[in-house]
Amino acid sequence: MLQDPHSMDHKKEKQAAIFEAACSVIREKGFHQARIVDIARHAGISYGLVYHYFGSKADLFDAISKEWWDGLYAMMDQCESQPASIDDRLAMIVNYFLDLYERRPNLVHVFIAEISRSTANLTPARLEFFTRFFDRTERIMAGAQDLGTLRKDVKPRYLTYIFLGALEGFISTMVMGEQLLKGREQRKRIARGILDVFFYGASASGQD
Amino acid sequence: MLQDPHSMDHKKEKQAAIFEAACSVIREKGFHQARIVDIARHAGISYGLVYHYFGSKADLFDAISKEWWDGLYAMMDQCESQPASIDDRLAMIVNYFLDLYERRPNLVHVFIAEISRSTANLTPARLEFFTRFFDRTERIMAGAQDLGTLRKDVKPRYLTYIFLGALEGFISTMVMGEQLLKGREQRKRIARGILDVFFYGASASGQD
Amino acid sequence: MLQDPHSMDHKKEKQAAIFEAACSVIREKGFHQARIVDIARHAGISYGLVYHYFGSKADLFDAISKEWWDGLYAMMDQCESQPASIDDRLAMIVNYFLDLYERRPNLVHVFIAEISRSTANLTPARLEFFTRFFDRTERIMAGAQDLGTLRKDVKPRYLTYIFLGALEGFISTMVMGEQLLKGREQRKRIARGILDVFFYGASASGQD
Amino acid sequence: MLQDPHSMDHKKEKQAAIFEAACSVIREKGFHQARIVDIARHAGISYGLVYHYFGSKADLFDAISKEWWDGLYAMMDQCESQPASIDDRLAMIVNYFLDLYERRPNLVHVFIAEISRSTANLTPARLEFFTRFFDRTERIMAGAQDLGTLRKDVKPRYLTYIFLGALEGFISTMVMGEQLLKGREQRKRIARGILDVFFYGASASGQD
DNA sequence: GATGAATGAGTGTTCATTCAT
DNA sequence: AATGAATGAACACTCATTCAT
Repeated sequence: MLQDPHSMDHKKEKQAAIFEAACSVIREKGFHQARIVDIARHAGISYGLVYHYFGSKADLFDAISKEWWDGLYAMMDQCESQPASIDDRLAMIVNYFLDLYERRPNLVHVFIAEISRSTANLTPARLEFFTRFFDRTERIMAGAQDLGTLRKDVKPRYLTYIFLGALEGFISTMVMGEQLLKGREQRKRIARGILDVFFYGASASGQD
Repeated sequence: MLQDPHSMDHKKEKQAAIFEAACSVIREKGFHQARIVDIARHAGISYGLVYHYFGSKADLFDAISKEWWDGLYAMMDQCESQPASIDDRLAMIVNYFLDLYERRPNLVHVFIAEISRSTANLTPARLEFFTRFFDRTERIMAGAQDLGTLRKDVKPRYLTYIFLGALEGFISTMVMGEQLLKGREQRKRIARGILDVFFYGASASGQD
Repeated sequence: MLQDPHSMDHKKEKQAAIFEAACSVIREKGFHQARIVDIARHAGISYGLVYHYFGSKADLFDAISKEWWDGLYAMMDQCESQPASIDDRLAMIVNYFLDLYERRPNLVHVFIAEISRSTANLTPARLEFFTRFFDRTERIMAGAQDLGTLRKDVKPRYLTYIFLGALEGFISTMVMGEQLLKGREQRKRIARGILDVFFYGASASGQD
Repeated sequence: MLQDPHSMDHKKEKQAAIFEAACSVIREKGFHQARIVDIARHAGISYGLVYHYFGSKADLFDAISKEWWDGLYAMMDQCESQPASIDDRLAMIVNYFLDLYERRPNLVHVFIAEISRSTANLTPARLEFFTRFFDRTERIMAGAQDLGTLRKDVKPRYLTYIFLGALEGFISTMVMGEQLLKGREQRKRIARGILDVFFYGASASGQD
């Protein structure tokens, strides 16, 4: 199957290879410093071929962006589809991020460093992705407030910012410092820490 | 009085004007898209003059970076110098950020979007600024744990990430959405929200 | 046959074309006045292509420099390798210069006007090329002194300076005045003049 | 007298200071690399003042050029005005160059490196200076041929090129290698070498 | 006379993109 | 599909020159 260069698989494989190379190079040098030549070289192909599989540098970036948001929204679909406690729901989000960082650190890195902060090219369309994600998280928070599981004196929007901010802050720091998650154990501890503090606070009284 | 172009004041003013123009343009277009011409035009001068006051585009960026860190470290000095409860200390940090965002949104924006995530050109020297800031915050957290004010079952480093992450997440969202703080009242509510959730948790039990 | 732009030959030809264009433009305007656009235009290509074949303007200049020294040293190798009288050896040097000026006046011009006098950027490495050439010529002179063919009361180093100076002076003047060698006859007369005067002096008694 | 800043002397002194600074900087960096700022700094004044005393960078260069040619022609006047043997006349020229190099190495350096080879901006007017100098030297050579002191089988023009070439070659080498004349003794030996070889040849038979 | 802030033409270089092979 | 030669828009930066003070 893989021998046939005309198969759909072959095309997808090549595309995926370029995709990964792009993530890797963009992670290392940033979007603007990442040259098409670098990406092609990293993928082991000629740079002309990049244009065969992706129309332009911007398209390549859009593909990465899409990959990120598709995955995130798929997780959110699952998160909201079934009845679950607020603890479980937020745990699902936290674990999704940590999981993804273990499996595809380059993708997460690119999101953190390039997508999440690129005010520069932040078209309304791009902003929409963020807004929708925040809205859905807010809905989860609001639902838990309605059920009486979350405190009501802080706006659900604020809870969203705090929760996602704490999570992203954690990821960012790992990304910035290039620290890798060392094993399942550490990941659990981190997830536990974030969720515990978010639910019960950092105050000493919270742990008793 | 200000007519004398040779006076020290005049020089500082011009430099400050270019500085602000740079923040503004970089905020709008991102560092790489920000052309020196744009900055000059925004400051109402010829672009050659930018090079008279700042050696290069990188120098200009370094100046912005320095401005940010100088301010932040000055605040941290104050924060650590006097005896205070953990609540007061963290409130000081939160308020510093929110304050600065009110007074100099462009500077904060540039930090959030360009400095805090520029993994690309993250030299060890630049990383050092972050590390030191995290270290100092961690020390505050650890101190409060020793005093029994903060829970001990979460590493002080993690508490740091969660706290600063939540704070930065909040700021980021404002920055990304170009939302301005609407009045002292809203700022207080936000500060209260972040600190409350961090200390006592988002759980409904925390508010009782 | 030459249609294949990927062949080695094609590449070498293009490079050579740019090389010659560079010599020509540099000859006409001097190194600093020679713009890459000029060179490209002269070679009938876009200026971006110059960077495809040569890394930078400096590289282009280095290539010219290398071409010059390679040729000169190859001649010197031949000059020193076989047993020959001092007359023949120096004749070989003189003829090499005059020959080259006929075949590649631009190259000689660039050497005379740009390389041989660029004290400005005279790195130790560049100086080395001159020193080695002088050293080898000096060795030839010293050898002839040992054999009793050249007078011993003038240091071989001085003889070198005088001989090469006279030769270069001649070439320079042609270069400066843009005079072309008019035929084999004139070239012979010039070579004869330089060698005769060097060996037997300009004094009237020398010709008897 | 020197106290009066309005005196002619003061102006001339300032001009001379700038002139010397220009020679020095141009010698060190070449004409195109020599910035007005460098020259001003070297002269201990502000760069604006350079424009007060010299109209432009080109004017400054012209002044240097004029200084060179004025001196040279003054010497030639003397050389030709009185009856003298060809030996004495050529000795006068040789000594003039060596003398000047001792007294004003920067000026000589600038001539060798910048004026004598600047084909780039070689206007007919500039070329005229060279031509006239060569013509006058040629006339001296021709005169000696008529008197039977110099061999007639080499064109006087060629003798000129050979003689001045040898002389300039010597100077150039000193200039390039930054070798300074070490004392009166060495200068005499060099002058003797150049003249001896020019008159009697380098051949061993010439010295017997 | 003296200063240096201000200007902007000029140019080397990069790199996304196209396209002939 | 695959290659890489070819193109040229875009931009940082330099520096001679002017001129208000």
